[in-house]
This record gives sequence, C-alpha cells and structure tokens, in this order.
Amino acid sequence: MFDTHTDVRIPDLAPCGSADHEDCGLRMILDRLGEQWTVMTLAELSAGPRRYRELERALQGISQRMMTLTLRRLERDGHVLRHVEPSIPPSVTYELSPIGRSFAAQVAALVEWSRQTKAHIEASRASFDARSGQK
Amino acid sequence: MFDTHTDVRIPDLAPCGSADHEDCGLRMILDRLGEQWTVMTLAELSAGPRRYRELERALQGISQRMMTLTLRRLERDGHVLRHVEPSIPPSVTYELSPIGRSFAAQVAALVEWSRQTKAHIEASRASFDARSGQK
DNA sequence: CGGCATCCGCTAGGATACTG
DNA sequence: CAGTATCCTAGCGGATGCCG
Repeated sequence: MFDTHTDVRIPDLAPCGSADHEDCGLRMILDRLGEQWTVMTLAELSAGPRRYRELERALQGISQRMMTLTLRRLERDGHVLRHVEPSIPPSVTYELSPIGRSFAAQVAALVEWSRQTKAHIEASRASFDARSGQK
Repeated sequence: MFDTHTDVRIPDLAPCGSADHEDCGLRMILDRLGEQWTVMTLAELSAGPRRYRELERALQGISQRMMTLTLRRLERDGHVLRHVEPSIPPSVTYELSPIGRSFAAQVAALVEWSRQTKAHIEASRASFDARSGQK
C-alpha cells in the first residue's frame, strides 16, 4: 500500500481548468460534499426510500432547517426524487435517483479509501502536533 | 449510463456509524475536500514538487493566508511533505507524499465522475429552478 | 522568499416559532 | 406530518501589514 513506485497511475488532475474546477463540474460536487449532512443523507437513502420524518430520526441531531435544505439541494441536483402524497396529514417520500445512486457509489469509494487511510492520517496528525507542540 | 438496474453495486454506505462518519475517517477527508483550495493544490502538486511561490502563482486568486493554511493542513494529514532549504532568502518546497498521491488519485476519480455528470446536474438544476420560478 | 498576526465581512447552520 | 420563516452566532476565508 502506498508504494512510491507501483502505485496507481494518477489520472490527470490538472487539466481541469485554471480558474477553479468549475468547468469540469467538480465544484458542484464538492459543494454538496462540503455540507455536513449530505453524505449521511445519501447513506440513509441508499438503503431505500424514506419519509421526511424517518430521515430526520435517522440523522440524529439534524435540525429541520438543514434536513429540508439538504434534501432540496440534493433534489435540485437530481440526486434525490421527491414524491408527495397529498393526504391529510401529507406524506412525502424521498429516494435516490439513478444519478443519486451513482453519486452514492462514488462517495462509498471515498468512504472505503478513508477507512483504509484513517490510521495513517491520525498518526500523521499526532506526530505533526507533537512536533509543533514541543517547539 | 445510470441504468437503474445494472448499475454498480452500491458498497454499503450506512454501516459507517450513526453519529457522524467520524469513526470511518470520512469526516477528516471531507473536511479537506470542503476547503476550496485543497483540490487545486493537490492537482498542482501531482505534477511535481513546487515552491511556495510557484504554487501561489499557479493557484490564481488564492490569498497568502489560505495558501499557507491549505499547505499546513495537507502537511499535517501527511499528504504533503515540506522541505526547507535554509538559504537566504529561504527556499521551501512542497511535494506529495505516497499517501498524498493516493489521495490525489481518489480525487481524480471524483473529477472524472463529475465531468461525466456535469451536464445532467446542470440540466436538473435548470429544470428545478424553472419549476420553482414559475410557481 | 516564505511566512505569521490582525481585523473583518459573509455565510453555514442551530434554535425557535409558526403553518397548511 | 412536512415543512417555511426569522433570528443569531461561530467560523471560514479575504485583505492588509509586519518579519526573519
């Protein structure tokens, strides 16, 4: 793991554009990922459709405001589909779209990688903090 | 693309932990990715070692403060190595560590995916905005 | 050259209250 | 139940100035 030489060929990161990565669409993705509830919402929805309340309960500690905002943004980007059942009281169900599932798969890859790397990073941080602490 | 049925099996996103994704280390990664200069810095460094000034010029528009902060955090996490040449004036060179290169590869995968998905997302946004605009 | 230190505006996001 | 609306604050990140 992490061989200096044999490691995976690094696909080209640079030619994406100079200004920001707006042109390649990366910014749009990172904006979502930067929001702290997006990944957990995707995780929960990747297990199947959920109603608003179910999601809220699953994502312990989320505020109503952020629940709605997160879902709206995911919906706007086409990752999540919203079905309204106009009953009384109303029932609203959310589920991943094909694109959303594809997105979730990407995130899952990231999760897998971070699992493998977690220990290294924590060790690196500890060592870094120790070095700067003593000085 | 984006078939509902044949699509990649979705690696399990959920069992990462209930609280946040702290336990699987995802949060650490997302924290970096959330910062707007991290990806561009990785991109530039994936082309080879760079001096502070070179990076600053490559990342058009970055402030000194963020250049330093971004590099420090990447260094702390073990993605970037910092070499100081104690000459006068001093020369400081940054380069990716093996872990950093591995990280860059992950990001590159994300870039590739976002390239393919960009059009879909933009279309989805346009349609969403149109719908909410008319109402 | 390669940085810190400081001030400061903006926005992400929590808490709270109200509605169809 | 499934939201909207409002208020409020902590922190990210830009601008500026100073230093070895």
